[in-house]
Amino acid sequence: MRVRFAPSPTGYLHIGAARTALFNWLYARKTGGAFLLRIEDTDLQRSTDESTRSIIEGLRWLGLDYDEEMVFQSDNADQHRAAALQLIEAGKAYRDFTPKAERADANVKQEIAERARAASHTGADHRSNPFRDLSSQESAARAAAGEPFAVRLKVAREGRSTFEDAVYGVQERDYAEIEDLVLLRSDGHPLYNLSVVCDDIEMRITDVIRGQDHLTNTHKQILIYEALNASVPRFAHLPLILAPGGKKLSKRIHGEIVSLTTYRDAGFLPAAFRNFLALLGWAATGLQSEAEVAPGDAAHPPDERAGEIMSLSDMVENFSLERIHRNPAIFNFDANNPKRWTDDKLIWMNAHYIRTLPREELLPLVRAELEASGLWREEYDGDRRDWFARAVDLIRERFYTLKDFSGQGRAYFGDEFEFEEAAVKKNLRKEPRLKELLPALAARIEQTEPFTLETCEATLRAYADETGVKAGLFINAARTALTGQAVGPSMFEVFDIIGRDASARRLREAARLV
RNA sequence: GGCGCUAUGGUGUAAUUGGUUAACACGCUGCCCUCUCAAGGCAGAGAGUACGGGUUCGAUCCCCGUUAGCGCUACCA
Repeated sequence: MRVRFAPSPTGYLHIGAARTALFNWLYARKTGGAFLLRIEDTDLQRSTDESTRSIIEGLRWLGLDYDEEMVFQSDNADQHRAAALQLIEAGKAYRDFTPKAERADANVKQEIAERARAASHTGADHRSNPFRDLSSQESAARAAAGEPFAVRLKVAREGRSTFEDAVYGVQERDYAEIEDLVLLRSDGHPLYNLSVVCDDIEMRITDVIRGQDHLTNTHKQILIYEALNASVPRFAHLPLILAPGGKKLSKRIHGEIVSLTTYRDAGFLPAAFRNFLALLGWAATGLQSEAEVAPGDAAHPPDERAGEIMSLSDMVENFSLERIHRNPAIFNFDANNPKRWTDDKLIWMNAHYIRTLPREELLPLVRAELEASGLWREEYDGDRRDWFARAVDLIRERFYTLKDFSGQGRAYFGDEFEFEEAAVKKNLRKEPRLKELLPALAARIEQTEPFTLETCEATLRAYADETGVKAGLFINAARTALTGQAVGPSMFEVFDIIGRDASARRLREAARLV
């Protein structure tokens, strides 16, 4: 088995493309085959090196390693050209001397429809090209005279093209529906369908797994394989990923929401993103069918039992093209709601991973985030290694993205943090007596010996009794004083993690905010 | 315009490929827990499977039509 991921480098890596890459990779790993990468950069105007880099980075981020050397399609242009010329020699393609029609990119779709309508009026069909049956001598002579020509595949007048798609089943199309497609532009530039086929033959691809947008054009490509006397690979087309409302998910309209880098930059874990992506259009079932997990089994939460949370190796183990289904998946998000800027389930899944990932896997990711935001200190990997691990464990429980470690979690890693306005209002300003009580509490905290979760609690509760206020008042005020937030972990754990000196200091400073 | 693909709660998916009170996850509501917020536990709302016809003792599942969305139809990829 040899599969490939063949993106065109005309922008950032689209999440749909990322899923295609993932499925190809899973299929290769599952079957013990090879997963190859080919950059389809034949559109010189739109291809950029930057896009190529972002594709490679994206694959690396997702953990999808490719085998063999990456191929640039443009490097093979000469061979594609040669193949087209060879098809002319073999009488399977012909030179079209019709001058090239210029058309604006913007309204091609409209033009296509209009042209089709006009053609049906005049009764012209796909085979009515006057150069289709030009004698080979005359054709060659005109070419030799320097007249420019495009090369078109000579599609049979009658018959049907048939292939069995691993996902969509048997596909049939009348040849009458297929135009004599252009293989080579009049400037000698090879076109997409020719290039893909030639490269797939050259790379000995056995299974082509790609987006459903290529489904109908597959018939054309099969025609090219046949003309070239090459064996046709198996095809598997993947359902498209659409925007809410079943609309097309486009870069232009939906912006960075479709870009993989957005998620990396927003603090998503590759494992979580991958897991979410895998669930779009594919359902792994029976993952733990034999496990016979009892309901309420704490070691196996429901989502795990259902088999939705999967590591890469789980996915590999369970992957099959047969379980991919045909209807398009909707990537749900609400551009007007900051809390729902991307799919709910993706956000949930990321939080789930942050909260459940083995500590040693999470720590490096948090470290990277802290480094990027200038909060990292070398001692977190030295003397305070254990403290760092405990701190992360304490706060990870309620975080959604890696960004939260440097955002909401900022106060745990340094004294420079912001006070949330609403928190100050609710927990500090509501009770004027806190102005005096807080520094006094700070003094008690300072003298607490030993300084532990339990002794801090005892100290605080004792002082609350003494002064006749509710412990909750101190607890909530302290939370805001120490972390700037209204919400967070159990307060005594926070004291313990923040430490005696910083705790006392922050309690005193917060009195000024009252 | 032609051709193709698809259609299960708001979203992702199940339903031994014709026999279930249509299941699970996310989201939503409420309760419990509680120093807050999460997490977790519990309970609940929400679809009779786009619509209309068939076939069948019986259709989410098979067939036809309609509608909607998407794709392709380029000397784009």
